[in-house]
Amino acid sequence: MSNLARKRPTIHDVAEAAGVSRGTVSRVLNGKSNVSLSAETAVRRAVAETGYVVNRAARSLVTSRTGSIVMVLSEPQERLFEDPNFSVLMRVATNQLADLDMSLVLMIAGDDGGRERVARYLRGGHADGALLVSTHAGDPLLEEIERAGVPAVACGAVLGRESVIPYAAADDRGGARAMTEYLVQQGRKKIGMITGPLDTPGGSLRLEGFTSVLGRKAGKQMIVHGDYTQAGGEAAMERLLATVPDLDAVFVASDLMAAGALQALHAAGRRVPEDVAVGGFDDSAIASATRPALTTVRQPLAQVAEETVRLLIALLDEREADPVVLPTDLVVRGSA
Amino acid sequence: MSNLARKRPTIHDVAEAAGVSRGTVSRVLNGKSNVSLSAETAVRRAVAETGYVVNRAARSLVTSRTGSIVMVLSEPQERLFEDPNFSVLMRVATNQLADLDMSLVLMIAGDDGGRERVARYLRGGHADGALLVSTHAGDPLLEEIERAGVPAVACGAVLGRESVIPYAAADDRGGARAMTEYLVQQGRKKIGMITGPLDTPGGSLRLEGFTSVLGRKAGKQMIVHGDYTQAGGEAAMERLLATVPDLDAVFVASDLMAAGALQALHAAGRRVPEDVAVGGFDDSAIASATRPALTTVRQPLAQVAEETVRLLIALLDEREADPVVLPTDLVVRGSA
DNA sequence: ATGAAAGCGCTAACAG
DNA sequence: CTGTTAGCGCTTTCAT
Repeated sequence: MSNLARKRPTIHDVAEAAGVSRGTVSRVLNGKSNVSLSAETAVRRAVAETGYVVNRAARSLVTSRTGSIVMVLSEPQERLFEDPNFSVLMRVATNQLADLDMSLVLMIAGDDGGRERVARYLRGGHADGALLVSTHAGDPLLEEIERAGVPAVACGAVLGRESVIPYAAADDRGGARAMTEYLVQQGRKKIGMITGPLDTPGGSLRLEGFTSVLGRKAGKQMIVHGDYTQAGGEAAMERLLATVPDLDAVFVASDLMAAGALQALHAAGRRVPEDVAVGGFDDSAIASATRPALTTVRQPLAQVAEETVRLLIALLDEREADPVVLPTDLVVRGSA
Repeated sequence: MSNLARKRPTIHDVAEAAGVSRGTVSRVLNGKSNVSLSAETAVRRAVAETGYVVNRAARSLVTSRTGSIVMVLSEPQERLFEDPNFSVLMRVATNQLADLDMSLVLMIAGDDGGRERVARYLRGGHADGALLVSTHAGDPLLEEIERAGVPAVACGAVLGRESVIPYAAADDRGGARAMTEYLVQQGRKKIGMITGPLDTPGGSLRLEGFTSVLGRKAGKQMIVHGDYTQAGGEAAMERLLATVPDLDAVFVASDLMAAGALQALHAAGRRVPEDVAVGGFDDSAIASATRPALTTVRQPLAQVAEETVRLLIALLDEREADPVVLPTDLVVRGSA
């Protein structure tokens, strides 16, 4: 086993083994058409024999493509954690990119330091593209990305940049509308809402869906804002109960916040769903763990993720990349 | 704004602007000692002026270091999702590595295809090191990693390779012991356990902690095995109840499984904690969302993550990298 | 269809 | 302390 110290084979070794020139090996490796069948088979055999793997650095140096794309997470840590979107996206992205021999570099831009690092990375040309996750409207990073001239797509719309940054997303507005209509159908008369931060699509679009159904019945006092955390949902519910003690339903913009709302309702002695119906959003793991289990809106996460990556790849190939919005499903459980 | 088409500056441009040679610029950039102060300041100014950022590919080509490390996730998708460990580790790792101008590449090795991709990646020399997350004993990937000769560390011990692969981990055995002792102190007499898969440290070590306290009272029929999912926890609890209907406490090796156990107990008409006390492990988000909230064991995740990365960096620098085990905390809530 | 050769931007060894 | 120079492994003209 003296192969420990053996250097990794280069394209030169392959060329020698195959009895052709380095140029020809390169052509085979890159799928160029003008290669004879005999040369191609010889090269392929030589590659297998030598165990050759291309040196990416060398390739990058001449092609000035890095073969990697950055996934930028703009989420404060706590939420990231809970976001089902994220892990699905990650899995789908690594898999799809791997098929193209590209890799996924992860960066977290939750604070200024993080943003600066991402900006430097992008300016340094270290990635061929960027995949934005849960980027808020007006995030300063957006400018940096544009300045760096790196192709970018988003998973979930970036509010205010919908026409600039292609995105794939679940139909937040439609999902919220479906949930609200369902609550109305159940005979609920006084329906409140706990929203997410309004600079995220899940914050503002779900609210839009809600108000579009209820019209002027969705008065200002019926709406409180949360921060997507469980504690935030609990606090928001308490505020809502204080202002509108007689409400009989609440639509909460995320399951995690809904879990918090459930706790607040319980503490206030309200029964769910008898006194107050609770509707969530996401259909995340926690939805089936609460008591009662949450009636919620399921997003087609895997599909959204796939579409997002597809868009980025299209962009890299300079093809069209039009936004994609995918339908949601209402999942009825015990809470409404 | 005609700077759109301007090429990125190279070390050559910087050298010219600073009035020194490329060699000197390189020396400054790499912190070599033998550079005059005047040369250094000139170079630094030139770097700032030109907006120079090093071309990693070129650097890699000559140093044969890639500046990136792979984080390998060997977890089937469902769990990944729920694993609090993971997101903390990711954040800590990206941050710490960024300080060293290194980046984190993510790969998922949940199935054969994924493993093969990781192996190829490593064999290709695309990463300077590997950070293993929740790798199971006997994972075929382990051999590949050794063959590729890539320095690797694990977050959580890799069973059977404790002496080969440095790791940082929470004290699973100690945490389990603490929880078991607590249940005993509460006067519980008939304590069951739902374990995780025994080829993971969380599976076997927590079980060891449990049996080390209970001795022969931890009979075979008191122990059932789960798979870290909520549904698995529920099923395991049902099995346990069928075999040992009179048990008055159960220690569940993860909060998610404990949430499932809670459902099974509820369905069986058992009150928690009056009839049956339930202890979890992890102190993940779900622990405070269940009803009653879970009494559980908190792991110092951030610290574990930091130590893991520190170990990897030590390994890259060819320094000592001894395993680190960090203490856990018992968190008492409503379920026990 | 293929070989030869010119770099891509950088580091490191060498000479001074 | 600093400039010069030889590649690192690959792609891509340019000839042939």
